[in-house]
Amino acid sequence: MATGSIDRRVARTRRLLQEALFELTAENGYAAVTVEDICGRADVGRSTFYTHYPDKDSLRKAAIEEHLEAMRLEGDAGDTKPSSGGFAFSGPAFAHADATRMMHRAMMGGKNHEIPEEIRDWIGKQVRHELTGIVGKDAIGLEVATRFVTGAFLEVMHWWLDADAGLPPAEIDRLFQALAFDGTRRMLTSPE
Amino acid sequence: MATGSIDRRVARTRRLLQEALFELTAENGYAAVTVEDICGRADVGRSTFYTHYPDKDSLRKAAIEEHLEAMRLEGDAGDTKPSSGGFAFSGPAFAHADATRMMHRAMMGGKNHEIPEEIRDWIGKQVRHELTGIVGKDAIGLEVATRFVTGAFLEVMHWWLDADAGLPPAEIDRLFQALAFDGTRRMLTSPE
DNA sequence: TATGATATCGGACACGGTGTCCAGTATCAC
DNA sequence: GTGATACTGGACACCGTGTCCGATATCATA
Repeated sequence: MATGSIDRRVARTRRLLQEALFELTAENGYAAVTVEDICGRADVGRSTFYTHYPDKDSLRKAAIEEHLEAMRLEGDAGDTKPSSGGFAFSGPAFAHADATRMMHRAMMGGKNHEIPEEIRDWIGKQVRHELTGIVGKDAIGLEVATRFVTGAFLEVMHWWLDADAGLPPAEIDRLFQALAFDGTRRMLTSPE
Repeated sequence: MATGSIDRRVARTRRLLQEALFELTAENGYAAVTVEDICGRADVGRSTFYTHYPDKDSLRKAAIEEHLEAMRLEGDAGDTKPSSGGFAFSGPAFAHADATRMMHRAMMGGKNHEIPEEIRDWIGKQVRHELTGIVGKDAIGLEVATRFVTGAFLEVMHWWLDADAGLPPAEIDRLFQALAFDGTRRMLTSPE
């Protein structure tokens, strides 16, 4: 096969570098991580790093894109069921994040909320797609609603991964969807 | 007066440094700004910078805290009217941001969403305070709702400052509050 | 206006991280 | 086995940081 013809050494090195990045980001935050740190943790020569990625940002970007791709394939297998009156993206996202919690904690920016642009854009795209045609034809309204839900989701996800309050993914998703669809006012009457 | 006894030179230097930081952040993003850049733009010796602030982060932190303090004093003058069934913090925040748009664009992290911890915490505090006692006694629910609204607000504010779609502050506040209180579902029936 | 206090300047310094290059060595695919 | 390819480790120039210090400019005050 053509795509699979990746030298074992290359695959191994990239895997080690990505893992090191995730660990160090979760520990100290993305900004504090240096290429030297990454290579040290991965036990990879620094010059080797630069044969694979031009800089730290490229490593993260590549890691995230591979990961989003994997998630997309997962999503294709199971049914995304965009019906049932809820957001389709959030449930799988919470579930997937729960499965590989540490990695996601790093990808969400560690303690410092340094959420990568790729993730924000991806979530935004899902939200916009699911809101389109539902929120009326007002372009401004759609845009504001998209930003609103995207920001809310990322913040809730970040808190959920970080605080580790023992909330199962299904539960946090239920809370998120309730807030997104019915707002905070409803929590006034139905005390849950 | 004791507080006012600040050497003109000191006041001038700090003002120049803060302005330079705002400008450069708005132009290139906070991470890309160097102390050298700041001093160059402010026309201040680099060694002088370090007599005032230990590093770049301290400068931003100081600038933000002064600004939040100014906003707090403003808020004390006018009535915050926490009644009327809406969030009290968002209206003044949008209005204030509109008045000093460039500065706020920088404080919200420029293009890269590098929102300072001080601002996120401050907004979070306002939201938690206003939600307390309204969202039932469930601690988890309160926390999730707080994060939800905080993230949503920051993202909407960021978009509004950046996109410059000509939306007046009162209008963006109305949209935000509608989403926060009644959710997205309601926009289905009432097309606005 | 004179004077002492203090802020600013600018240049030097060591330090740490970046990104590039290359020759030598280890590992791969076939 | 053999040729191709990846990894290593060390050197290099570069840039930004944070510190220090003597010289100069500006301040508050008498």
